[in-house]
Amino acid sequence: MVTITDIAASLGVTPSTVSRALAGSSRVKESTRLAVEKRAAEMGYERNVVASNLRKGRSNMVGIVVPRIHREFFSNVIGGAESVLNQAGYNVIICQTMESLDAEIKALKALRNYRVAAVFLSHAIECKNGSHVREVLGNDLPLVQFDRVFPDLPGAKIVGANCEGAFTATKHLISQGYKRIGTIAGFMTSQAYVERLAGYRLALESAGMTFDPSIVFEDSIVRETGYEACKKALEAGCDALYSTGAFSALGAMDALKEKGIRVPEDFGIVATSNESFTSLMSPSLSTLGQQPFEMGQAAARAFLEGRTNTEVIPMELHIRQSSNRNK
Amino acid sequence: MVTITDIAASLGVTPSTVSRALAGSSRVKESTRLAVEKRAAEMGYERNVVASNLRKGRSNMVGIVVPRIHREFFSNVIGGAESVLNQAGYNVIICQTMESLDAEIKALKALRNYRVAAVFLSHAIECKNGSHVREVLGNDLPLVQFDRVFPDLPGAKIVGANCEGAFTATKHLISQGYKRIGTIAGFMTSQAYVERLAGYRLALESAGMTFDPSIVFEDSIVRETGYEACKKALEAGCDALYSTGAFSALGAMDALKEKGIRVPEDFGIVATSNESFTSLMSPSLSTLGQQPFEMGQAAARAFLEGRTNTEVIPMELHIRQSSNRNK
DNA sequence: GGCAAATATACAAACGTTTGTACAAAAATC
DNA sequence: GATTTTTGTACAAACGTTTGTATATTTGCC
Repeated sequence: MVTITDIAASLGVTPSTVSRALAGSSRVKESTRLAVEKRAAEMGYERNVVASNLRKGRSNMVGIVVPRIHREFFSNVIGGAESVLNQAGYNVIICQTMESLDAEIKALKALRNYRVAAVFLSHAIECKNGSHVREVLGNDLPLVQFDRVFPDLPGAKIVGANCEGAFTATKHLISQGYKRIGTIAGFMTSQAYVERLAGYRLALESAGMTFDPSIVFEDSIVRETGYEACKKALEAGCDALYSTGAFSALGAMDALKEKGIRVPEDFGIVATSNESFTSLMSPSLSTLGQQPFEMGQAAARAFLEGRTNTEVIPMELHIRQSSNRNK
Repeated sequence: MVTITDIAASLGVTPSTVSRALAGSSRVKESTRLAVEKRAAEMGYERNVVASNLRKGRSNMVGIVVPRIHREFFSNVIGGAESVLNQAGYNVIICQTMESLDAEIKALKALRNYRVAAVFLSHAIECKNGSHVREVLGNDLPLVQFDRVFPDLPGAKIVGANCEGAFTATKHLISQGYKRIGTIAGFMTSQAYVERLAGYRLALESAGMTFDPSIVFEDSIVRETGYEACKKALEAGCDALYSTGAFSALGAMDALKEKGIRVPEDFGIVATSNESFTSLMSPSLSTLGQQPFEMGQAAARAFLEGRTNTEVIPMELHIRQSSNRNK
């Protein structure tokens, strides 16, 4: 492998001059810079980034820590972040925590030891607060949290517009003429689910409808619990559901199909989701989609521009068959 | 940050002794090793991997190059590889090529400059052969290709059992009593699709059925072309299809629904796919699934064990409603 | 106890870059 | 033309490790 010392020797200058020339420093003459660049190209030089990183005490890598890489949501965030970071000359190093706090700490330590330029983080479910992050990362290393964020940690945060999104989704159901709209809610230990429930409530109240806790079905995010929730909703006289999850909505559809209830004629349903299957099933499922790719891009841009504010990424309402009575 | 020099000073030994102690070298006394380890822990020492990598000329990172991170298949491969590599003390650095040859070359160069321990690669569609890889990576850097591989390149290769899988899927349709089985095939420029077609043909012929090119519908991998292919298949008197793609099978389902043809009673269908929606739709779609997570794990193990053979990962036949007449 | 062998540690160079300081040459000022 | 200023390059140290060689210490043996 050819080094700057080789180039320097071949041109009769010093390595420092070559280094500066290649870095575009104003301290080297235009003519020597061109000579260096020419020779470097001829000799097929490429900077040893490891040496460069050691000397600079910082690398051009960004660490991304997620619970599981292969979840549709996270892989899209990573994809979005990578596409922006790559343009800016950064590479991406990935760690998955498998939802374990210990693994998250281990990953953060590894990234710190790699002297990454920044860490993008969506917390493991086991994490109850961000104290471990502060401890490991210190205050110098830029941190961008996304989706699962702790407000007490410094740095940029990228979150979905949960409240606003749920509001829009519920409003949509109201506008379609549904009269008794329940919700399949998630775990109230998670900020995102709390916000969605708030948005749902706000939409009802702003339309003069009463918020009825008896048709709020909490802790339902998988197919089976969605199925159960929907059966209860039917017993309680609901004619629509806003679901905070995609799989729970799928379960709800199972229940509706079983009872022979027509969707969307007799019952409307909107799910919060990024899952691709929602658009493919029949009837296709109306969804309130987070935009993970955009969140990843936003995280990258927040880091590149040195911002530390909280950015809210709007959710997109996809009106499909399951809630569209007009068509 | 505390360095080995700090530890050495605090113990009155030299950095080299500390380094060897922490590396578990037999050249340091048991008692000093313990003392070093104790002090290192006390002082909160963590190895500067950048310096270590520079000195060793090799890092403990593995580069993974894929067309797009957020494709379900690739994100699963990455997830599988990461889970194994992480256990072995490696971290994963990811590059996406967006199917561009130039981006693939750029990514490989970046990884080489990071002095990664190995490169796992699934080629961009633009690549017609592996010559660029050889040029950039040289012969020292271990290469593991997966899914989209070039046989002319050295190193381990992890591929799906395309021929065998298609054989099994087609056999399954035959066993269900379907009499005229067509196939929605992909592009014959891709090795994987060629192999699947071969498997399909083999299954027919081994069952004494004739291979009929007029019911081989090539170049159909999206929903629209799948829809068209299915209509043609129906005109040609088919009562079943083996589809090489999931989305084309979805299109086929559209066509069948439109014509009011019952699945699986009057028509059977099996798709090759890793897409999760296949199990969620109704009727659920029988699939021949590649096992991307396992492929990622296999790639990692091939690297860790220094193997350079070609490993074939079996495909899994998921018999669901779309082809199950017995139930 | 003296010598050789084995063991444990110290020394120093190296990995390839970056960057502060020093110095030389050229240009500008009087 | 001598002095100051600017510009361009050289020198050398540093980043924190690893590792070959040399040296000091201990051990074993007669």
